[in-house]
Amino acid sequence: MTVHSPEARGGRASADDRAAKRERILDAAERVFAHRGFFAAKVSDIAREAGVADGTIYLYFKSKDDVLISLFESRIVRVNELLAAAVASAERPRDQLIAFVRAYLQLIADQPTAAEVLTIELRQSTKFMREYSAHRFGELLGILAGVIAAGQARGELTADVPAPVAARMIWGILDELALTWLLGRTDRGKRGRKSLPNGVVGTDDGGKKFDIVRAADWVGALVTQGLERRSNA
Amino acid sequence: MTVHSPEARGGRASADDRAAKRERILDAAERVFAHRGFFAAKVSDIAREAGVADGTIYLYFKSKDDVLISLFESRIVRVNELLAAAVASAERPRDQLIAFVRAYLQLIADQPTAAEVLTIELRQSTKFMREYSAHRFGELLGILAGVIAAGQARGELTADVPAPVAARMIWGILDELALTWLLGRTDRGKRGRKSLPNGVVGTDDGGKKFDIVRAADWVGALVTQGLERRSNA
Amino acid sequence: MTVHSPEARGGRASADDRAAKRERILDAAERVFAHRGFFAAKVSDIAREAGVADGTIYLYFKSKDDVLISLFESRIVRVNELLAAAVASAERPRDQLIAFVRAYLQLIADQPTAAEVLTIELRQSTKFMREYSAHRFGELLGILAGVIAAGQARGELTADVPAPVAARMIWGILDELALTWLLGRTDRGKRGRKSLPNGVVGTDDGGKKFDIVRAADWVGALVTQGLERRSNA
Amino acid sequence: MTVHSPEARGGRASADDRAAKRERILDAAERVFAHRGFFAAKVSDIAREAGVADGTIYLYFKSKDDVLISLFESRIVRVNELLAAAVASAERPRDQLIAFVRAYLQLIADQPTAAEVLTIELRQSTKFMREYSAHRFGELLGILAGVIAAGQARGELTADVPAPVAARMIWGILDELALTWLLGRTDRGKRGRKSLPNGVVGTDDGGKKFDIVRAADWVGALVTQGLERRSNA
DNA sequence: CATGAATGAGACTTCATTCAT
DNA sequence: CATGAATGAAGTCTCATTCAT
Repeated sequence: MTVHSPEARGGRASADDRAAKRERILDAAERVFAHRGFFAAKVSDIAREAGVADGTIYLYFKSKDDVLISLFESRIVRVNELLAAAVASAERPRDQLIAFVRAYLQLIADQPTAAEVLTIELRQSTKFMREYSAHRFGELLGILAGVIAAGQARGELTADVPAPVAARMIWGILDELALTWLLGRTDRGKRGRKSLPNGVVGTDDGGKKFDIVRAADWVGALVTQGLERRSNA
Repeated sequence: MTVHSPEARGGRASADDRAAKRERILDAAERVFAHRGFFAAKVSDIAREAGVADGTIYLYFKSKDDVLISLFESRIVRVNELLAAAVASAERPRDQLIAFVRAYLQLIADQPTAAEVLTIELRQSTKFMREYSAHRFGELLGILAGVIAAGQARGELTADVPAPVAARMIWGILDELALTWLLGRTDRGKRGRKSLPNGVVGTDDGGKKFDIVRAADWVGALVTQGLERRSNA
Repeated sequence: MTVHSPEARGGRASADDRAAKRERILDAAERVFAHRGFFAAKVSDIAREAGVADGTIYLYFKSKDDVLISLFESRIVRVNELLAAAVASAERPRDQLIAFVRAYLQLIADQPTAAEVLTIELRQSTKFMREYSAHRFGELLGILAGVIAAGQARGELTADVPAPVAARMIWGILDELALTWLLGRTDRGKRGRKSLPNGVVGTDDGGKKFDIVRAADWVGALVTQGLERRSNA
Repeated sequence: MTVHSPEARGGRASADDRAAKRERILDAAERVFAHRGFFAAKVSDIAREAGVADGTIYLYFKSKDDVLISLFESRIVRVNELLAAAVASAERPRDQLIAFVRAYLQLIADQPTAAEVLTIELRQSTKFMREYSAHRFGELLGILAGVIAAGQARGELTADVPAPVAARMIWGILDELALTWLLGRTDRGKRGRKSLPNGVVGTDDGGKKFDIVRAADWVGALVTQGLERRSNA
């Protein structure tokens, strides 16, 4: 029962201890959300997974919703950093675009649990969550739009499509592929669904088992060629 | 109290009456889901909106989830028909692709309430819903993949990208634009959210107020050019 | 389990049935509050005592607080009617005063359970409750003040004390006697208190076992003589 | 962080230090109870107000209830002393009675915060509290009863009413006036009540804004005249 | 002695679903 | 078929109290 963890140094837990435990709860929440889905996940599930008491969750987060949002913020920051780094690794907008796409899909493949929460579960917390995430996906979209705008300025990419909209389109592609791929994985946990209204088994069309990393090339080709400036245009 | 529905005519309600009442409930559900969100929508809300008793819902649907799914099926059929017709209206795959895109985005603009349910609310019903919808969006994706495959067979479109994946990508673009546009509309009903953990107001990046119909041209250009077969490739 | 009560006539319970069940819940609440105290009383206790499901309580009352308040209103109405009738039964203010006192203390003796809730438990629901009850005891105090004012107008009672304040004083006497007497009764239910901080057993001073009905004479004497107008004053 | 309490002087805290800290906690509790109400007051509120850690409270008191009871005992002692002194300041029972009344109401006016806790909040701690307080108000009632008994023995006051009961009645008057006056004050802290079931605003009848000190004369008159022995009786 | 992070029991309330009429 | 009152399981959050340092 009793765990002599670092923070048990008495009534004077350091800021580090506090941050560490907060992170432990977020990690636990990530696993639980990915495994059971946001709505099926009970606060006590998260607490058990994190090895703390139910009430402890509320010492670090205001509510169950706050856990979700904090998890999102924590993860999106990493994603943004990764993508910014990918973009910075290339010079020409065209290459940056490809680097962006590649980095994102690679991330999905590398961290499917985190990706699942980001791509699927987070969006279930009512529309508000969507609005909130719209806000926070903004940085990611901003990076993308910046690359495109630069390409347009250089005359490499067509200026027919507004950069923010083009960024949205690319993001839509990546998000959909991520979603499809994640849903197609077979090792996802059972949700303990009570009953499926019909005999639905969630079969998917042909795209189910594709290689998400290889798909980066397809996306890169579609996007760069699709946005390429036609000299004769 | 007052009864003015068909079944009050005395004898057995006809199959038509039954179908009509079912449709009435679905219409009510569409409005309630769009207005309050799926999780905030109570069965009794739908019943009131439809002008029937709570229990009556269960004479036509197995559960609240079933209402959502049935609503989805009802609407997606129309969408599929519309898109199939659009595709049929053109000859060449390239034009069919453009017709598809145009038809879908026009639909969003024309029927935002239905679109909102289809694009936003439906996806909140746990991951299961996503899996189910993945299944049912299949027909739509199949139409799209068919067009692309035909284009590839004709040598007009590149065969580098598998048709089903290309279809997914296009769908991702359309879905994201629809989502962005729908969330950017200001006349969506209040959800009576209790409290936003932070001061989040759901601000959005630049793409908020674009013209969804005009965006069809952008999508068409990106997609047709992006998938175009390069003779020198 | 299943009880074929009157209201089981289908989906069309009459207003009478509804009122009857509401009253049944209030009666149950009265017993539970008197027996366990307001804060120790659980909603499920009331439900069990009333023979309904927990959720049923919420079909008739907004909250546990609302049950308490509704109970108060229900009971105070009866009290006010009784006291108004008592006052109406006499002609002269002095006799009305005596009738009032007598009626109230007799009521305490006759309905100790209801009195206990009114005198003791109701006042535990936060200060708000006190403010609320201050409002509703108003009618009772108004009756009393009216009698006194009439006596002052006739020159029978001293005008030195404002009638409303005199009413308050008399009410204080009655309330204190009621409280003392009720607390002195030995057949009150156990509260299942976890632990008494000290070995306190609630011993009381001499007044414990007095006859509350007989006390009416004492109060009547004190009050009438105390408020009597001294001709030589 | 900063430590400036006596016990930080190094060596063992003296008994005085201990008593002083205990008193500091009681003072804090008095303010918190008066400001937020007993049930809304959290142990951590009291700790913060007192400038100690939550756990420290439990080094001085057995429980939250014990804090309340100790606060009561601490304050009632002062009240009893004051009243005893008032009584001692007069010779004749009649004058002692008046002195008692005057002293008590003056106390209410002088120390409304303490009075509020004594008159209002203390009584919210379940019926047990009432039983306990009944016990401890005993001394106060004993003083009063003693005065009355002396008056009866001298033949100045009527012997028709048992002295303990007469004491109760007088106490009821004083308590009710104190309560009314305290509730009528407008500067009492907000309780952050969630919602009032109805639009209740705690309006009060006419007696709200009376002068509590001046009321002493009214009480004195009512009581002395009311208990006066009628020679012709 | 003091600290304050952690604990965990417990209660209110909601709402999808049922079923007697 | 329709009704809608009743059901009751289930989950979030609070907060008094503890105890390792």
